[in-house]
Amino acid sequence: MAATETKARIVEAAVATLREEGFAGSSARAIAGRGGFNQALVFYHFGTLNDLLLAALDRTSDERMAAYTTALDGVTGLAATMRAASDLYAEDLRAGHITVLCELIGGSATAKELGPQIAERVQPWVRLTEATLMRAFASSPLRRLLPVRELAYPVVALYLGIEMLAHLDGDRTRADALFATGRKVTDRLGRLALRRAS
Amino acid sequence: MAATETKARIVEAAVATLREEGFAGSSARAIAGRGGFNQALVFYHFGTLNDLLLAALDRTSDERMAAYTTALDGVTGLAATMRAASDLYAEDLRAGHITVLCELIGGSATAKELGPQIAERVQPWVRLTEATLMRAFASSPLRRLLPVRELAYPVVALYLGIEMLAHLDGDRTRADALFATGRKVTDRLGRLALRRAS
Amino acid sequence: MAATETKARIVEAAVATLREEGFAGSSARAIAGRGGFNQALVFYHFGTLNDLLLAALDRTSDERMAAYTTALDGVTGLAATMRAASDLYAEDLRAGHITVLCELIGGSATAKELGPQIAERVQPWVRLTEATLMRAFASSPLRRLLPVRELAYPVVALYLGIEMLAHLDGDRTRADALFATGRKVTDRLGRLALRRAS
Amino acid sequence: MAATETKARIVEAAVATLREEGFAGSSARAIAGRGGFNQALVFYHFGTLNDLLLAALDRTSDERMAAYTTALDGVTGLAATMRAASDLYAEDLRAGHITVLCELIGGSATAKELGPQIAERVQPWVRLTEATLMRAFASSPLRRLLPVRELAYPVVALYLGIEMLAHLDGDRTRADALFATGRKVTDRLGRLALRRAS
DNA sequence: CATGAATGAGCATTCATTCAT
DNA sequence: TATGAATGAATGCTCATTCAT
Repeated sequence: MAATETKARIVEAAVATLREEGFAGSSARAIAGRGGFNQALVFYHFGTLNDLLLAALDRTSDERMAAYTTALDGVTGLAATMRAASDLYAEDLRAGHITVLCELIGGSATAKELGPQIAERVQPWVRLTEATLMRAFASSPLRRLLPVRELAYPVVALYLGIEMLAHLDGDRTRADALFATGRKVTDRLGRLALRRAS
Repeated sequence: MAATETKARIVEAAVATLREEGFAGSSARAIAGRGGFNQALVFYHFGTLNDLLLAALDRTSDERMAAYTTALDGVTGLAATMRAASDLYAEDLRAGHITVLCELIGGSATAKELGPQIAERVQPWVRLTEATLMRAFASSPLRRLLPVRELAYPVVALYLGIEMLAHLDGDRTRADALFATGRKVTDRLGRLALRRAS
Repeated sequence: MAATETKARIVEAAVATLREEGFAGSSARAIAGRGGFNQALVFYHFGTLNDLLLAALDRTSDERMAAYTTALDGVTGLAATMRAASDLYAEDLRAGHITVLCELIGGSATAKELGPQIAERVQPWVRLTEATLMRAFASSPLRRLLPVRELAYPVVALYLGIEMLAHLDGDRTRADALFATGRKVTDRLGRLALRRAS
Repeated sequence: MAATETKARIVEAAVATLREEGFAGSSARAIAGRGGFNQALVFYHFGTLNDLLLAALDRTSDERMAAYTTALDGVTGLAATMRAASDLYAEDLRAGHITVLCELIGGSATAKELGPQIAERVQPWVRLTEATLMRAFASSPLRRLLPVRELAYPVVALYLGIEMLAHLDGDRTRADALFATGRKVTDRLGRLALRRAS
C-alpha cells in the first residue's frame, strides 16, 4: 500500500482516538486497535507516538483552517461574522475538531516536548482570528471602544474553553445556546448602529 | 500520624503533580515520589487514584472559592469587579490553580468516570460567576444589551481557555496583558456611563 | 517474602541466564522465566536490568574471591600456586563463573554505562593476582628474569581468554590440558631450581 | 551496483558496528544505519543477520591473517617474533580487529548456531600461532623446558583476554605496556642464551 | 495507620524477517 | 539488484492496584 495512504489511515485513527479517548488514552496500541492496523506501523511511519499525535493535530487543523478560510472569505460586519463563526464552531464541536487540540495542550503538561510544537500550530489560528475580527469590526462603532486586535487572543481562548465545558457537559446544548445568544446580541448591535446612523 | 494530616499531605502532592506533570503524568508513583511517601498510601486513603485526583480538585477548588468569595464580597460595578477578578485570576495563573481543573477535564476524556464528578465541581463556579456578573452589571446600561446571566458560561470558558493558552505559551504575559486590556475597557465604559448619566 | 531472599533468587537466575544465554539473551523476561518469577520484580528490586546484571557479577565475583582467598591462603612457591590455581580455575570453568564476567565485558560494548562499573569489579582480581604472583615467585630464580608484578595483567587476561576459547570449544578438555601442562612446567622448574641450589 | 561491491559495503558496515556497538548492538537496522543502506539488503544478500556477522568475521580475519602471514614471513627467534607480534597486535587493538572476534564469541552464547562457525574460523589462528612459536623457539634453549606446540592455545587466549581488558579500560596503555615488557623479557632471554652459548 | 512486596496488564519502541514490486 | 511496507514477537520499563504484615 502507498505510504501516504497508510499514513493517512493512521492519522485518521489517531484523530479519532484523541477525540474519543483523550491524550492519556491515545496509546499506539489504542490507535492501532481503532484503525485496525499493526501498532508497529505507527513507529515505522512516524517514528514516535508524539510525532503521530502532532500529525493528527496538523490534519484536523489544516482541514478546519481550510473550512474557516472558505466560509469567512468576504464576510464583513459583526453579525455576519458571528453567524459564520457560529456555524463553523457548531461543526467543530459536533466533529470534535477542537477536542484534539485541547487534549494535546493538556497532554503537553506531561509530554513537555509537545508544547512548542503545538504552540506553533496555534499561531495561525490567532492570526486568522485577528484578521477576521478586524473585518468584523471595521464598520462598527464598537471598534473605538474595544482594542479589536487584542480580542483575538481571548476569542481563541473562548473557543478552547467552550470546547472543554461542552466536553464536560457531554452535550452541546449550552455551547449552542451561547452562540445563539451571541448571534442575538450582534444582531441587536447591528440594528442599534443602523438606527443611530439614520 | 492522624489520617486527616496524611490525607492532606497526599492531596497536596497530587495537586503539585497535576500542576507540573499533567494528568497523564500523575501516576500514583509520581505523586508519592513528589510527596515523599509510600505509593500504597494513595490507595489506602483514597481507594483509587482517580478519587485522589478528585480530592485534589476539591482542595484547590475550595481554597480558591474561599478566596474569590472573600475578594468579591461587596464588590459592585463593572470596573471594580474587573479589577478584583483580574487580581484573583493572576493568582490562579501564578499558582496553577486552574491547571489542575484543565488537566482533569482533559483527562476525563480518558477516565470517563471523572466527567460527571468534575462537572459537579464546576457548577458552583458558574453560579458564583453568575452572581458576580449580576452585581457587576446591576447599574450598567449594558445590562439591557447583554443577557447578563448567560454570560457566566462563556466567562468560565474564557478562564479555562486563557489558562490553556498561558500554559502553552509557557509564560503569563499574554494573559496578563489581556486582563490589563479588560480593565482599561471596563474603566472606559464606566466613565462613558457616568458622562451620559450626567 | 523478605526482600533479600527474593533479590537473591533474582540474582541467582540472572547469573544462570548470563551463563547459559549470554548477555544478549539475558532479558528481564528470560531471567524471570528461568527463575520462575514475575519480570516486574527485576525492576522493583533492582530498578534497571543493567543493575541486576551488575549485582549478578558481584555475586559470582564475591563468591569466587572468597574461594580464591581461602584456597591461596599461605600458598607459596610456583608449583604449589599453580596447583591451587589449576583447581580453582577448573571449578570456575565447570560452574561458568568467568562466563558471567566475559559476557558482561562483551555486553559493555553495547551498554556503554556498564564499562566503568565492570572495570571497578575487575580491579580486585588484578590485585589478588599480583599478590599471589609475588608470593609464587618469591623464592624462584625466575623473579630476576620476569617483571613479576606486571605479570598480573596478562594472567588475568589469560583467564578471560581461556574461558572464551573453552566456551567456544563447548568443552573444557583443551583448557584442562593447558593447566595440566602448566603444572608440569612449574614442577619441572621447581626441580631444576632445587638441583641448582644443591 | 555489482552484488560483490554491495556485499562488501554491507560487510564493512557490519564490522564497524560490531566494533563500536558490540554484538547486542549490531542489529540489522544499526548496521544499515551506519552504512547508509536499506536494512532489507542485509537479508537479501546474506539471508540472515548472523550470516552477515560471520561474513564480517571472515573479512577481518582474512585481512589480518594476510597481514600476520606477511609480517611473520621469515621471522625466527624469540625476540624478533616478539617484536613482530607486538607491532601486529598494536594494529589489531587500534583498529579493533579482535573486538569483532570477541564480540562474536560472547554473542555465540546467545546465538548458539554461531559457536561452531566461529570455532572453525579460530582454528587457522591457532595453527598460525603454533607454526610461529615453533620457529620462534627453534633455536632457544627454552624449547626443552616448554611444550612449545601447546603454547599456541594460551597465546591465542592471551590475545583475546588482552583485547577484553583493553576494551574495558577504554584505552590501550596497559596492553601496550604489556607488550613492551614482553619485548624486554625476550630480549633479555636472547642475550642470556648468547652469553651461555659463547 | 502504614508499608514493602508483588503482579498482570500495559507502555513506547525495536527486533529479525518477509514480500510485493 | 534493490527497496519500502509490513508484521508478530520481543525489548526495558511503568502502571494501578492488592495484600499480608
